[in-house]
Amino acid sequence: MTPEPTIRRLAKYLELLKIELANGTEEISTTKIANIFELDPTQVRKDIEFTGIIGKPKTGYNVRELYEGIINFLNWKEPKDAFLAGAGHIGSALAHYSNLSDYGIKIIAAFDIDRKKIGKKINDIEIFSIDKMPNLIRRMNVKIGIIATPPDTAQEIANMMIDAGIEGIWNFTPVHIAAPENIVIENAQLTLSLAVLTRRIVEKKYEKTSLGEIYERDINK
Amino acid sequence: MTPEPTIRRLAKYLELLKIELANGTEEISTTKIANIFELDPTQVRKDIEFTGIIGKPKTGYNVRELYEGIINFLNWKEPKDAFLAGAGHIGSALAHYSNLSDYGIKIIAAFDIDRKKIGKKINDIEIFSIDKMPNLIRRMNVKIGIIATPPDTAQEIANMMIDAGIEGIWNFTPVHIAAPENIVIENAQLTLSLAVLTRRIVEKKYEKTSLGEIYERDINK
DNA sequence: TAGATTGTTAATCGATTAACAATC
DNA sequence: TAGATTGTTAATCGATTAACAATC
Repeated sequence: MTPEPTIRRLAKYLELLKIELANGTEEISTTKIANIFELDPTQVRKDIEFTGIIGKPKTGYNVRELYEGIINFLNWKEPKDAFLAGAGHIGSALAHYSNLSDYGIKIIAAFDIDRKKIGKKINDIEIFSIDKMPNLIRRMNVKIGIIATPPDTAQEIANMMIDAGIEGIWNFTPVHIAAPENIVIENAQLTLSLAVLTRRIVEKKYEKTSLGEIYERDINK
Repeated sequence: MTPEPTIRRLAKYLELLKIELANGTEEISTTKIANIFELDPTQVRKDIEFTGIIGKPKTGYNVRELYEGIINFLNWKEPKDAFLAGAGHIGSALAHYSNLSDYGIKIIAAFDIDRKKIGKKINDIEIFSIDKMPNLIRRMNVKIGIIATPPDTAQEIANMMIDAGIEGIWNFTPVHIAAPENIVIENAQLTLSLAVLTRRIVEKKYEKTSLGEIYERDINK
């Protein structure tokens, strides 16, 4: 299994490769990639090794080849159909991102319990009653589910999805989703990201404070 | 510096503690927390150790004490003012989440270049011209910036924020933000999360396939 | 008391980084 | 050729997990 940090970094490299591809750059070295993302070149090489793409000493990697190698590795070549449960604020923001199809998925329908929303469309994606989801998952052979519902219904929705044959769930709710181990649960929990941000900010301050204190102590001698 | 996985897990525990607090539970053990999140109890104890909260052998931790300990640790007690750059789909979804103040930040103003948006409000948050952002950051002593603009302007916006005195940036664009090391950059890049989801799904399939092949080989003997 | 749980040290595991020969 | 870069093995680092005495 590829380390998660490697998968994330590869997706980052892809953004750069898109730009380089548009610029017509033909070759790129791990030294260059590493400089841009403030990483170790060896790490970039290790990451690329997972994709199976090989480079040429002295010149580096062919930009197009590497780009396609990562796209294939992430399985982003053919976007997979996905169902969105919950057409609230985050749900509709996701529905508006038509370019998710450049990132491996395509939302083809949304589901909600709110009668006022059912029947409406967001960015051409129709909103159905949540009751219809399980049958539609089966009939349309959908393998990816997105949960952007209120937290208290999240586990129930996940169970419905799993029973109907979903293989992977992208979870935007702050709750832990329990699932059998053959199901992939990927959490996009913004509050966890906020936790890292706010904690790191205080840590930076402590750092400064401690240095300050040492300095103070020194000048008081 | 606290390991990032620890910070994220602590934020997860908090969700459980909220529920337990509402239920009136007084004590909670690491065994219970670990079971719910499918973790090792020792890991949970190690995580809690960072907050400085201590438990009692046999009974565990006081729920309220642990809850408040984590809130303090994450610096979520007093939500910090934040500015939002970019009032597009994700930007407005964020602006609608009034409960971000339970997660350490409070969006007090939004900024955009689109003249049609300027002057309007999202969930009572006024949208100003982006030109006004630097001065307002200084005057209002804002320390947290959120970037939800198109990718090509992200670095520029980040520079404006940093020059004006922002300490931490929550980045929703898919680009890498370069910043001095005293600035905290936290990426909430949804596409990276998608990369993990889609890759893990193919890996699960490989797993099955390999097992299948071994099985096939065995029965063919 | 017996048993569950904490707090903490030691062992293990996995990811990152260093070193360096091979190559163009 | 000299120098930059790859590919790969070894060393290091940091996080997780195991072990276990102390405690209520």
